[in-house]
Amino acid sequence: MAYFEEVIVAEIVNHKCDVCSDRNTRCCKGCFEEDDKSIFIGLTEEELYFLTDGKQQIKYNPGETIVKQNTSSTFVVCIREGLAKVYVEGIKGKNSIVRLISKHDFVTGGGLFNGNIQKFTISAVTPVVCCLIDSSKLVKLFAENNQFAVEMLRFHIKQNNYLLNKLVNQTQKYMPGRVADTLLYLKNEIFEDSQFTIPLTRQELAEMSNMTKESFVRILQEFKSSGFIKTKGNEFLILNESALLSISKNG
Amino acid sequence: MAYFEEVIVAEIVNHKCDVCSDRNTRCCKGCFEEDDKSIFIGLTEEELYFLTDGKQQIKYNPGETIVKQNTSSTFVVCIREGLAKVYVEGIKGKNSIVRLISKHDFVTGGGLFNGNIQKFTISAVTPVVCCLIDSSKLVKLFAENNQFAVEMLRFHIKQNNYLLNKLVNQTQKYMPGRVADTLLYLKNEIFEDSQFTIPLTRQELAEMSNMTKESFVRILQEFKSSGFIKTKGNEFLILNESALLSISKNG
DNA sequence: CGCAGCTAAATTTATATCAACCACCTCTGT
DNA sequence: ACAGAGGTGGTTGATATAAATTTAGCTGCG
Repeated sequence: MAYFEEVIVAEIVNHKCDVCSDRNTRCCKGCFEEDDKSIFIGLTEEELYFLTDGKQQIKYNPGETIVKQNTSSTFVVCIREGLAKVYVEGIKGKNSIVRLISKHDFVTGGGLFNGNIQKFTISAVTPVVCCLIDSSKLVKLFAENNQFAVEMLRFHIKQNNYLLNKLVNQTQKYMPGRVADTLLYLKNEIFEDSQFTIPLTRQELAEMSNMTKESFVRILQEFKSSGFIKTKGNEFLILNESALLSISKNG
Repeated sequence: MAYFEEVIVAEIVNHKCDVCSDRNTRCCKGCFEEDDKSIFIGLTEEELYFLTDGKQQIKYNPGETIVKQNTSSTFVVCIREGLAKVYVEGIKGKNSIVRLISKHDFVTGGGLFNGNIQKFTISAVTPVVCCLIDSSKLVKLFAENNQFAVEMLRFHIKQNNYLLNKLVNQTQKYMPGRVADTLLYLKNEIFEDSQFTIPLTRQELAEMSNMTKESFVRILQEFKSSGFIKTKGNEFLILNESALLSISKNG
């Protein structure tokens, strides 16, 4: 975990974007509009402008820390390019990766309206370009746009459900079930393809599944010899999703 | 777990309260005002009236189900009297108790603004009187009262942090750490006293700590012989909180 | 008395740890 | 260019430890 100690050398891509002066050419438009699931979908033109005006768009290299647990910040993070991991730095150096985030994903911290202390660390897995929006802007929008407030709440309730579900999965399932969960998560939520190349080490995959890397590898091996998956280095191919689903459900 | 199958025989205490016609004598005033931490603190007189007008105040007997996981409901629950448990019915009949709720506690479900399907079960541990508020009223208030929207969001973010923390504690700690957590939770969050009598069985305490009741009992025994606690039936006395804290932190 | 919940010990299973080994890079010096 | 050194991450097996399960006996209470 040497990279946690690395100095952050963030390159500010556009502190204030002057390439794009109106909404249509606004460089970070994609962050907010392309995705139906976006929280920002209900915002008017002016509100969106208010939100994106002067926001920082930053580039991070693999391994760099975007948000550091237990530090104070008032930013909300919105990923524009690349893959990052959201994880909790737990007991005795153990990490638990909570989720992976990529294009259009949005992370509001544990500190939002709540003391501004981050409850998790976010770090770049691949090169990441992301937007940092000051949370005070969100509060202003609440006053103006009721729909936006509801969307924000909906988003957090979904996240609550996700965590609740993860809590049960991680505590009640045996290791094969948890490995199956991780594989299905990667296939269905992150890559949306049975074949994918993961820019994560086995150690990190194990941290997603809450086990040691040795245990993870062993179970992966069992899945391979059962013909459920194929792997070659970081290339994964899911051959029998229903088998994995059944292992996941069974526990 | 026989009580999960029990028929709900809910007695409607006051469907519409006519004992109290103004705010000061309003029977359920206590639900919303006495506690500084209340989400409803920012509401005006009229808004509070709007919220509490016509709400159902229901009485449940021990073991009865207030909200059932995977069913649809549009209610938000506010406890007025008694103790209830919020738990997830997991894999192979295993339950995980997520939190206990008592007077003034507020539970918004996984279904709020999100399909209305409950993600957990709430059942009465002691006799419970609680208020069921229709969630559509909350949306209306969002439009009128910006502060309320922020409070709702803050509440959910806190809950997120709680779950995140619980996820790490439950997956990274050994059993003694988890038992210590449960005892400290009961002392500090629920009873606010080193001495308390728990209306929960060892089975349920184990479900709070994500282990079998046998394991829970054994560790309780170890804590007793180490002089950290005393127990007699359901009476608990915490003698050495700092020892428990150290066990909790150490893992 | 009989039941439900609690306790205790035994056995079995799940999981982590430790240690060795391998495969593949990357660097470096010639 | 290329051989060798050293590093990193991946895999495997042996062993130790943690925890669940099983079983049985206990206790207090209606």
